[in-house]
Amino acid sequence: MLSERRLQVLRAIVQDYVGTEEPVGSKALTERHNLGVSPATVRNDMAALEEEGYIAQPHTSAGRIPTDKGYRLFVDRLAEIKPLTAPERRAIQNFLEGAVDLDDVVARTVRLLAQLTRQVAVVQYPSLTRSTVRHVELLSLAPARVMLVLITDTGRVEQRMIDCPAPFGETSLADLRARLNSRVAGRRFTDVPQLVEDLPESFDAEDRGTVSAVLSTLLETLVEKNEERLVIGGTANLTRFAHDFPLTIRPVLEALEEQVVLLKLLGETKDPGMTVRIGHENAHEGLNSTSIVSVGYGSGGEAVAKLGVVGPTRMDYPGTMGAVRAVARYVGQILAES
Amino acid sequence: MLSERRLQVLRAIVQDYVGTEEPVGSKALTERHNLGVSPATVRNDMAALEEEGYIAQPHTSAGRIPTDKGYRLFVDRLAEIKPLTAPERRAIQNFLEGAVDLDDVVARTVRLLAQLTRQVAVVQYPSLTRSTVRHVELLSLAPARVMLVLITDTGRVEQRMIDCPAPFGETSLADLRARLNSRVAGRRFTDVPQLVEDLPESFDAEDRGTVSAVLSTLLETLVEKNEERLVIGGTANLTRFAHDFPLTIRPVLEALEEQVVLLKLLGETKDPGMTVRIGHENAHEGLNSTSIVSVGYGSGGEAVAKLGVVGPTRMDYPGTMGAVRAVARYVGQILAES
DNA sequence: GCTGGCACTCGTATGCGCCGAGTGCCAGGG
DNA sequence: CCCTGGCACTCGGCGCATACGAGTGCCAGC
Repeated sequence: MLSERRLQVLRAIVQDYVGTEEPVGSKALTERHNLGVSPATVRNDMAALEEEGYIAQPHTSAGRIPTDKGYRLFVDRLAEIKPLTAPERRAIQNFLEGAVDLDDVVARTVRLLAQLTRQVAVVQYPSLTRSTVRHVELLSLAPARVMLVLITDTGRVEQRMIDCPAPFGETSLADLRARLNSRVAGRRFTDVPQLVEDLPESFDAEDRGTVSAVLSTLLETLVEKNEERLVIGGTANLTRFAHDFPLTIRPVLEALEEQVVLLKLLGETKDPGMTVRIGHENAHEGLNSTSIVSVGYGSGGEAVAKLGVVGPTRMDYPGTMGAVRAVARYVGQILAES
Repeated sequence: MLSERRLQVLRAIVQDYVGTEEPVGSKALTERHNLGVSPATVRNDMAALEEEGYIAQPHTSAGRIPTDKGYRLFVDRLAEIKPLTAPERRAIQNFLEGAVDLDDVVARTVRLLAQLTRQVAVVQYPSLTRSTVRHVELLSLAPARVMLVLITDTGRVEQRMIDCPAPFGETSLADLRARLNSRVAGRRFTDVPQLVEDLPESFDAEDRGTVSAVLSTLLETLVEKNEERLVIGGTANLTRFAHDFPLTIRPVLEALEEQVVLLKLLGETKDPGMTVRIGHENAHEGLNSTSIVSVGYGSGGEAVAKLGVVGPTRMDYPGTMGAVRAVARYVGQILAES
């Protein structure tokens, strides 16, 4: 167990290192924070902290930098999420309120997050599974061609083309549309499969094939497009860490393009609360020197997707967490209103 | 006027420099290309080329590198677009054929282009103005709330929410839907405004407000969403030019995020054929050390949008142009089929 | 348990000299 | 007239050796 002062030393090290991006020594520490003890004492504490694996020296005769474990302790026990200032809050609200549709909300959110945190922002589109159906529309584009349009309560729209096994009349289509909507409108996506299970049986034999085709496409859409889209912004901020270039930046850019990777990471925690993954806690290798701060957001009380930022492990955790949390709240409000 | 051999020297310089990324000297040139003359002669030619502004030396006693003007001449008169190999073509086709919808086509195209050229790929979504309307759908979500869904011949879908000034009945909605579609289905977007101009007049006074609201939203969508979306991929390839880091990469990333900038650049030339913008020919400052190779693509014979790559001015122009052209063709085919 | 002092480490910055690729110029030859 | 080989010159990059200084660990004393 670490003494209170040692924790304070760790906190000071993290804060200074994040600020200066340079290994911090005992003398500088005592000067910048009034710990009430001499450098020599701090040195002893540092030796202990290093022993425990919370900090490390890049090389002998250099200052210390926090390890992933050190950041972890800092985030868990030493840091308080920094609330945004009132002007910042107002700015967020104003900026988001100008959005005209879901795409716009997401696009604005990404820009906002990237600017606020000066890091790479990631916003997941409201996921389908956790949303509800607002409406299902069927359009006949050709005798044996139907377009399926799915509209969710978050305003998201998905469409698919369906080639019918047999020509399908307008009246049958209207019939199917009506019955489909009466069953699934307002229901959760996860419930849809069992709600439509027996639908084909109530149709004439000749139409049954098409009805099945439509239904299976609908179910496919629910599964495939599930949590699929992700928008990323602020990649230019990666260049702020010009030191370790380009060894660091390259794998990060690659990981960001592999949206699957990010989606998996975001989806890992079901907890809609704030999650911080530090360095090697990220399964993906390219992100081993980055931290990801994410949080769920949603239109109601419930989280429908996540958003967050990706930055170097040496990030300003309190500030970043504050910004992420605030943005998530406001986005939730905006979605609830629309 | 430059002699034939001097042009060959320029071509050789461009080729070598692109390959080695290092200034090329007279001796190396004569060794790698059999120009049939001695280094001394080449030196004279180089002096002349430098005089004319086609090449430059980074510093005295170094080899020459092409200037923007040199690349321009190379692209215009010295380079032949390199066709892809048969296996490459097959790979493209296979890869694109797996796409399930428009989003997927675009996403795959970006990845493909980025991989083929090992540069940053940019694909513009099929633009609205040049496409035709496949269908307009109106959904009543609440008594005074209508959703407008617009489907284009390229499979693109746009939706908008409309708050009606007065409640709007299902029958009126069906009526409007039918009349709207009979007028605009299959027509070009640019023609839509005049086609619907007199539509409100044929409705009852009580509905006229809503009809106008719907129409103005439709027209808004045509204008606002016009050529708006852009997908970018392969940014990790920027790190291949690790030399001039990060001074070069940062403004480029910033420019790429400012989609408006790119859209403007892509839209500059109305010519649907291949366009190459080299270095300072790009109006945007951040892209002054990059070249953009773009070409129009479309479902029919007509171009509906552009795609291309952004790379360093020292890029393999013949190969890049070949890849861009080939991808555009195959995407066009895929779009025509769907 | 804290403190001041002290010797030691080691990475970085600085200065210097060498090397070699590349150049420009010139006189001679086809 | 153009090409060629020769030659002196330039200048950036690289290796090396040195100096500097921040930071450490340890120890004796309070």
